[in-house]
Amino acid sequence: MPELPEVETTRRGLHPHLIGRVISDAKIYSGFERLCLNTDVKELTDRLIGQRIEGTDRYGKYLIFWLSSGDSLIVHLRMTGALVLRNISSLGGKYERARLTLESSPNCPFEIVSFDDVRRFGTWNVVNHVRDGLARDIGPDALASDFTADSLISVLRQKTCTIKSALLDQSTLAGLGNIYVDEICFLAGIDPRKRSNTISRKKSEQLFTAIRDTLNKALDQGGSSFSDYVNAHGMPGGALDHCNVYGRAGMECYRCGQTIKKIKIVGRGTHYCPKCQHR
DNA sequence: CATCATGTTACACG
DNA sequence: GCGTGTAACATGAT
Repeated sequence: MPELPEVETTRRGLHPHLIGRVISDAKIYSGFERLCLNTDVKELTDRLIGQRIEGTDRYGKYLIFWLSSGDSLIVHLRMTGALVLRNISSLGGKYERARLTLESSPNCPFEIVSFDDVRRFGTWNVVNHVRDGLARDIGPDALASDFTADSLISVLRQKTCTIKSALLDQSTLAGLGNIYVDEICFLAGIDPRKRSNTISRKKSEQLFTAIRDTLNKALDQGGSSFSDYVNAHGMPGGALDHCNVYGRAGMECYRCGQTIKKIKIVGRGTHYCPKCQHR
């Protein structure tokens, strides 16, 4: 479930505790080697151990850790992954798949970064160039300054698929997932089945504003608390308590009172208000 | 027991 | 090439 706000919330929680720390050990537990995208686990751990973490970053739903060697560790949480800070003495959770151990620091109570992942879809990758660790055709980050209303308009014009599908596609823009796409379409007043290339300039501008507003608001609330999501301190977020349509099928629209509907688009559960959102 | 679920990729088909 | 549907990945919740 982690979408851009959850990934960014994780990054912000980790950042102050990781900066300048040296990785003394890295482990991927037996049976979970698949999370490692490097050619083998030993190569990945060898490239992590002994490195200082110089910075953190995020691109779409990818977390990026800059290492003193010049390499970067790139983590994708996929459906149920979480990076959680722990004390050296605390026991790993039931779903811990990997961990980093950090050299102890007088100012920081955490020596462990656990990678917990119930469904085991998450990935780790150590690469020399960040681009090599991202999907090849990834679009601009949804909150970055190079993503503008104009760039959204031009990319939406080129697609004939539904707007729901276009916004979920990480090559259109990076960071949105199923929950926030439904919320964004509601805010912009657009039926999620509407064809991307039939959206007017004015509506696209509203869509752009809705994307920024939805993501920033979710960030203010510490990400959504759907399913297993927890931040770097193991705490859930609260953004789902404020959804207009997601998870509200059969309930009244807060704006107009109509019953929120749930349909399937490109195989994904899609929630919308038939009165507030137009084709 | 059957169905559904946040993300992503691969593949078949029209 | 494009869009869509489906399966797959692994697991828990209902």
